[in-house]
Amino acid sequence: MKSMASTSEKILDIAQSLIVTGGYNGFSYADISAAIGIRKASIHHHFPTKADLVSALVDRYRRQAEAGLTFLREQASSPAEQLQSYMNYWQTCIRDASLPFCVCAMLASEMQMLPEEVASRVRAHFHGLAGWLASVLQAGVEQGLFRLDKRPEEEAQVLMASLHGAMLSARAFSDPGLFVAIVAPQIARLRSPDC
Amino acid sequence: MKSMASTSEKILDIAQSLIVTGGYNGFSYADISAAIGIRKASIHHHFPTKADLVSALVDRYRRQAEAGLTFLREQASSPAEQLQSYMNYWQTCIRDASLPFCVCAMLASEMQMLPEEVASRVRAHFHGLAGWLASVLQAGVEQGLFRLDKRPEEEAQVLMASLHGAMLSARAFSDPGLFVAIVAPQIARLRSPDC
DNA sequence: AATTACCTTCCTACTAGTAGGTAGTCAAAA
DNA sequence: TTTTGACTACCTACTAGTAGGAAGGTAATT
Repeated sequence: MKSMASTSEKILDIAQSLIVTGGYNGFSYADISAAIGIRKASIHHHFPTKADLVSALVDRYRRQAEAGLTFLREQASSPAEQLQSYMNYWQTCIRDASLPFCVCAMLASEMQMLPEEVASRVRAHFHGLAGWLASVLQAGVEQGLFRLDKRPEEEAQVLMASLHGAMLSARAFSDPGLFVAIVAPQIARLRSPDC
Repeated sequence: MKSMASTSEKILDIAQSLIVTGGYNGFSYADISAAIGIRKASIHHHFPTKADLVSALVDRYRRQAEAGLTFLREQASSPAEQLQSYMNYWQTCIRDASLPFCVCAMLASEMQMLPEEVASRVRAHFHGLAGWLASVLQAGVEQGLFRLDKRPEEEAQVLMASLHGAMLSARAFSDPGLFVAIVAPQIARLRSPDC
């Protein structure tokens, strides 16, 4: 009985996949309406305005991301494997096209014209991800596994930018393999030479 | 008399800045119309369809980019300085907000829903930029200035992804300085240790 | 047990405004 | 005189959003 998703969840599912392919202005209530067989007005019942809908969408995405990252921290044995697993997660999403781009990266590219309530949530996701990466790098340094040229926070920014840039290139060239080809060397170069 | 830009150039100027902030679906003929004081129908005279307009826009952008990159190759003395100058160019664009994002990077994020005539041009820009970067890296290796872990083409992809990711982060955090903070270390690490 | 009231979800039908695009006109320039 | 570049006026389709109501479930009141 777990597969029975509520209507509002279905709305968010569709909206998310539409945003990932076309951004904030790339979808409409009518698109969602057609996709799940419900009238436009019914979607407005669940999410009065588009800003409400996308805000709820980003909130859910952030909760899922945070849960996933926490799981990785607890599950994967070493910081190096945590980064590897995170990369593998995205590799799978891109390969099977289930989520071929980060929702917040997509929205960030349109940052200047997003409703403020959405923009602030997108910023929060960037902060959260950068923080997680920095803490993983920090742990790796403490365990003598990583050798960083800069402070963990700065290296985390470099790594996050590589991740997003790699998603963009994979999309531009329609080549899912390009994502790993770009990200893997960036993770590899962090490894301390003596291990 | 050189400052007297033609109407079609003015249309492309406005459209470019609108695309850079909001993407393909983030602007309309009415927006351009209002910005340059001309009727919508007059814009259709110059560019019959939106796909025509954006195609012409990307063509012009690609010509300018190619000219700029060729100039850098001829002007800057060493491959290292060529990369540095390219980064500085974008730093200036981002700082003064004249072009705070690459037109083609913006469009690439919406790749899947672009008209094919636009999509192919965006892909061509990615190929061209990756090729230029690869040739600069290749030259650097031949002159003993760079020490690469991988083939120049692969390193070029890594570098290009960092550039685009850095633009995105700078935008997400509204922090122009973040662009250089991310890209500079990526260029620095290419340098051969013995020089 | 039946009534009352409320809540949720979805519906039809509508609005004002915007989207990209077209037809036909007209003045000035080539 | 033909071409260019602008115009007015219009079209159809779609945009986000609203009004009001029907159907069903829940829960307390009578």
